[in-house]
Amino acid sequence: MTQTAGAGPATLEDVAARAGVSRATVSRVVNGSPRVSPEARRAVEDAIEALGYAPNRAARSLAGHRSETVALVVSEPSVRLFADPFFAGTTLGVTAELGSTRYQLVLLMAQAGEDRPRVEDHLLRGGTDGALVVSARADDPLPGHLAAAGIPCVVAGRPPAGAGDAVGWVDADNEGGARRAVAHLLERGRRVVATVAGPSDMAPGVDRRRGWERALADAGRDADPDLVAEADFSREAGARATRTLLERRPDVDGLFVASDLMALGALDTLRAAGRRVPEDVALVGFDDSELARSADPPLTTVRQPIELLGARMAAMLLDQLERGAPPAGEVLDTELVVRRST
Amino acid sequence: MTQTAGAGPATLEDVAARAGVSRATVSRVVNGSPRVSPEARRAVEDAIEALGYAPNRAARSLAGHRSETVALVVSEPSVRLFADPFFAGTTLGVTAELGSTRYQLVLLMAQAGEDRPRVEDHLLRGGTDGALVVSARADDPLPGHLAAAGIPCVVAGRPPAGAGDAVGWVDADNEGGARRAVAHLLERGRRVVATVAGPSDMAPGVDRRRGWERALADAGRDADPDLVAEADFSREAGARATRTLLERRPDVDGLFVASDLMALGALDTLRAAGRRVPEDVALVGFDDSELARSADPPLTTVRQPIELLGARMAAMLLDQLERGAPPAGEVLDTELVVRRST
DNA sequence: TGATGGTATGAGAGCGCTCTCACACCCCAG
DNA sequence: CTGGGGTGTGAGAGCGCTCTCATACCATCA
Repeated sequence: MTQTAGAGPATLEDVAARAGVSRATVSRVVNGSPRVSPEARRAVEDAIEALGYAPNRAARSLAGHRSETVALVVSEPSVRLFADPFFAGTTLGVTAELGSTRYQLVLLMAQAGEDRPRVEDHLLRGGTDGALVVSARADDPLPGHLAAAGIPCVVAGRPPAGAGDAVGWVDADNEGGARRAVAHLLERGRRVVATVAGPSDMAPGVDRRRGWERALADAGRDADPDLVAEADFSREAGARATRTLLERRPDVDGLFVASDLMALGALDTLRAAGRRVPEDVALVGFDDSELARSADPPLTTVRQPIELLGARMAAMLLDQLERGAPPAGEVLDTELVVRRST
Repeated sequence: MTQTAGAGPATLEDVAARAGVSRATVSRVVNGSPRVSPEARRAVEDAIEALGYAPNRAARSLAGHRSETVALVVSEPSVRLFADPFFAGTTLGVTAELGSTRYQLVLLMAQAGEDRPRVEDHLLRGGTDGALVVSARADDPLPGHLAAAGIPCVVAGRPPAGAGDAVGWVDADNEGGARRAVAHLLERGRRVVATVAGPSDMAPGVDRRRGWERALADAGRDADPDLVAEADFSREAGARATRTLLERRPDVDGLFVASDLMALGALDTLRAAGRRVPEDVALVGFDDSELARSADPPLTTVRQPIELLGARMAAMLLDQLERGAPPAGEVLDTELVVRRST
């Protein structure tokens, strides 16, 4: 009379006993195997319902050699430096997508870099079935290692160089967004459109700069190197870069800045230089962060679909995990949000 | 010759074979039981080292009836509305604290409220050993339910009313911070110090308002109800509330606003009304968000130790989990950050 | 009619660990 | 020298599930 156990939550065994079938059959029903007679299925489903049965995760992973767990790997710097809303947004998207599946999301925050080995070790040991990697550094070796070990992996941002096609990726259309932003400035009649670009060793920095170049090319103009100043995504650097640009080209009347925070710095410099925004210089940022909305004047900026990005990453990973789909890449549209700075 | 398995990662069995002891002894060493002879311990440790052994999580939880997993329960509204940096900060603190333990952090985001039952079910089913709850709502029943089910639980913010002493909590000293902020305004010589308070059904709103009252009382002044206007933490509501205050008391020369975002709204209104900040009205916000730093003028505000809060929550939960400590409560100091708005 | 093949089902062997229990052993008191 | 009370150790029984394999059954074909 094993089914009369009563202690603790119901087990497969209990369900089997109540449904009058074997454990194997219950397992088949639970895991959606097609080879079960309608009657047996029915009986099992009723028993599950009646007993409020839910499979035991640990037992399942032990026997099934998988963890039913997906890791969200975030590097601490990327959270701390500038990715707060990015982190929150992607996480929201990821959890929404994963919520209805049997996968659990475990958070692995690699602090300072020295934790990285521990994290990698954990992942490679089979602690998780797949990984979503949100990393500040484009050259992060982790995705490649995971893929090499056969652990499905999807990264946020550009496909990692080393990993070939083994790693899935989802990126926002940084280049396209930048291009549209600059096109917008040109449409507003700006003649000399400069850019405060991000660091050239960061993919978004490079891509956004390329968008600026392409937009100028589209309009039949040269991308004069004098019109580019690099900065490290901080407000101060943005202010400095803008100062450089104004010195080099006092005739600047349009400015595309590769992040909202840097755009705030640009605003500081422009104001200090007595240039009005948007009358003298029209300004576009990037990110559509809270800062853009609350700036004075509110910033025209490029919005990334952050939450969608998280959701797509998760969906792509699930495809690999559940359906054995090959890793894919996806670019998500960005959107120009026009406010008073242009 | 079981030890010659070679396939997959090393198991307890492998270690035992290599060390020439039984599985039980290896288990004892791994779990830090004191009843192991130095020699055996030594042999086991060497074998572990040599084989690169790491315990299998699933097997461990299955046999040990615990999951070695801690849940971070976040309600979606709290992320989406205003807690981006809060979410990122606490998470950072939590992971830092948990990183060196054997506990995994799984993220449970309760979207929209209807997912709540699923989340709760999962937790109550023993999916996790303990929970950290970051919820926007003070009356969230989840912590109480968990505690009632014997699952250790620590919440961010005020101790939940229903749960008695069964739930641990860590809160920032909202009242104290507000009190200091208002005292600061008074020290600056402000005579009529009003407040834009948060909603009275949210603990931080209530506490910060109380801080304002106490500071006035400390200075021997009345907390005239005319000097309070409530708002829902949004910028617009902050602007509106400030307008109300100015109408009621045009002589206001100091303003404590219960959040930075609302303070931005206050700034809008003050500017529109032709009042200079800080000359005519000195302004203090709360949160020390990026917004405060980038406002014009930069906002004096109250900083909460967000990351520490996460770390303390995790530490407290570990205490309960590992050492059976009773749930405790802790209040973390807040810090006044003086900038140009006062 | 018997061979063939497909399909639903159950038996049972693990997955890698924990934990109880029994045992062997040693030290010291009686 | 015997008896008691540790203390280190191993045997072995699970934890709840998956998965392979064998079996029973039925329909089909020659």
